[in-house]
Amino acid sequence: MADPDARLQQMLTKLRDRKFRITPQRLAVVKILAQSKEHPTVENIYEQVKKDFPTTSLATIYKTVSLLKELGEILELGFPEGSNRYDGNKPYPHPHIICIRCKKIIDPDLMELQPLTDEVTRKTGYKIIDHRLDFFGICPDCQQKG
Amino acid sequence: MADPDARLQQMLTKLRDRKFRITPQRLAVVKILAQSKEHPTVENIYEQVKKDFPTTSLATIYKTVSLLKELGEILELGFPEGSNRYDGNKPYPHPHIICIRCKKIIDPDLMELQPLTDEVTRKTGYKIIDHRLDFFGICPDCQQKG
DNA sequence: CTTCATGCAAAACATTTGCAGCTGG
DNA sequence: CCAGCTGCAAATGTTTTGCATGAAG
Repeated sequence: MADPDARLQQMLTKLRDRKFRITPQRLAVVKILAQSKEHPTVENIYEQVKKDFPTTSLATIYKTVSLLKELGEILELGFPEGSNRYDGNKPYPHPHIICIRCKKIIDPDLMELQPLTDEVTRKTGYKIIDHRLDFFGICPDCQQKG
Repeated sequence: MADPDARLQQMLTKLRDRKFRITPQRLAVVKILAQSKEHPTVENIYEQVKKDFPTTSLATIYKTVSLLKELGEILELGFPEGSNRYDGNKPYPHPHIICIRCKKIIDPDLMELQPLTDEVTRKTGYKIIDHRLDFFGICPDCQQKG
């Protein structure tokens, strides 16, 4: 799980199975999303892809990211201010810790949330299909910098 | 807690203490945020306020909402697509359940998240100061409508 | 070959900002 | 009064869309 190369292959297989073309631009975006743990923005991905394909347009990155999101191959994290961030490494719901200073996002290993999900279902009658848990705080690095 | 009139008074007191003026427009916005459980958007608030003050501008609503957010009197819920939603009724972190069909948001009563927060602090060294927990699903009403 | 993807530019939104004039305390 | 609001309009930042050209399979 979360083996970068395995993820890459999974994502490519999904694209091929659904008859989407593997273009050089798509391959570049998929690689970045499968391998990075930085939870990049679309802009971040764009800058990376441009190194190899300078004529790539931002719209193409958006389109590819949307496609992967629809295929369930990446997780989208939206925030009130600033742009969305994406995780192709672990495309299933999992908690995040976000540093409010440097905006770094990491994935902590936490106890299961299943009991809480069950509790929600029992108490509300909602059919729960997804969740999101974020902690906001200050990372050790930023604590040291005062 | 979550008594609408008490919340309204708390919010007005905070504004007065910090020497902000209570204008008719602000009062209207604060009333809506203190009393509604619908987690309204800025646009929702704007429509409501215009009923009483037709010349109100959207910018004023945005400014008032930002001010209340800075004062810690409302909770801001951002989403990848669509606009932010606000909760003035319970301005402290608490879980939400969001219907992905009708976009209704309710507040379930759940077990405490403190143990999870402690676990995060212990495992990551982050100084946690806030969190957000959302469940996404289909509400009983929408389940019935197929 | 033919269909689908790309790249460009324009559009669509949500939100913020600058500023002249108004008004709450 | 007069500092601080309001309302307008213009600016910003992100994401989406339309369409002609180009390339994957």
